[in-house]
Amino acid sequence: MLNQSAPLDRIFQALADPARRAMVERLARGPASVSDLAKPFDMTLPAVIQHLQVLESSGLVRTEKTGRVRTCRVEPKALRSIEHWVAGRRAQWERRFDRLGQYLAETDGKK
Amino acid sequence: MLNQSAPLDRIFQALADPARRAMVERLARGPASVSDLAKPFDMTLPAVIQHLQVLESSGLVRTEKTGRVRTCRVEPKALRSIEHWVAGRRAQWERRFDRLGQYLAETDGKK
DNA sequence: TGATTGGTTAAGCATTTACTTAAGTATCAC
DNA sequence: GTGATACTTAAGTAAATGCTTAACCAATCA
Repeated sequence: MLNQSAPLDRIFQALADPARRAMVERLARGPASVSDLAKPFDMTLPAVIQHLQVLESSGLVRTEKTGRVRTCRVEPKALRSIEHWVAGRRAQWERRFDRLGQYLAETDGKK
Repeated sequence: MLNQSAPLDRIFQALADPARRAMVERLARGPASVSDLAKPFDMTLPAVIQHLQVLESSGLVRTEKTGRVRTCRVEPKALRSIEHWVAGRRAQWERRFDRLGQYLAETDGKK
């Protein structure tokens, strides 16, 4: 299995910021232009664009420019990859409890 | 709905680092001591402890000291909270496609 | 008791992050 | 063309991150 860690780094990092999470939440409801996306924030446009670049380079958001307006939309693949990671940890954790239960049942039987 | 964002900040931030994710992966297989946890890393103990503090203050890991050894274990609640957030975004995104499909079906019917 | 083991604290440092302001560059509307 | 709109780039900065080394404490062990 290849080192899948760098992309996950970027995705988790991207979602660690509340402004960026809010942008993803907004985009999950449908595409938006940059200034559209910027409206709810008390932040200059360049700051918003920088957040957008983080989101884009993490793969969470895809953008496309037509004329002078850039349209942004979520890319669900990236979301799925972290969902997958988390589910994997939960599975490990649960498997452990199965083994533990089994072990306890066995030692109990031997008592 | 209260501002649930700060805890999520910490959890995503904690998982954004590959070393910390590796620690969570290790702990998902079962509890470990600090030096146990440190072994696979090319990093000094203080660095490991700092990562551990990030994990603990995010709620992803719980630790407990007995004698001179501190035992660390994952806290699945925190994992569940980000699973929940991601699932929520996916749901929004899917709902949008339902609406879109419905809209297209309607306008198609009117054509 | 005195060394060793397991962990902790403090301080310092190079990077990275999350902004800002100021100055662009392309459309588009007239 | 002129001006407004929609974004972009560059440069600077304060604070946060991810380390390090050095010194330290507190349980075990010989």
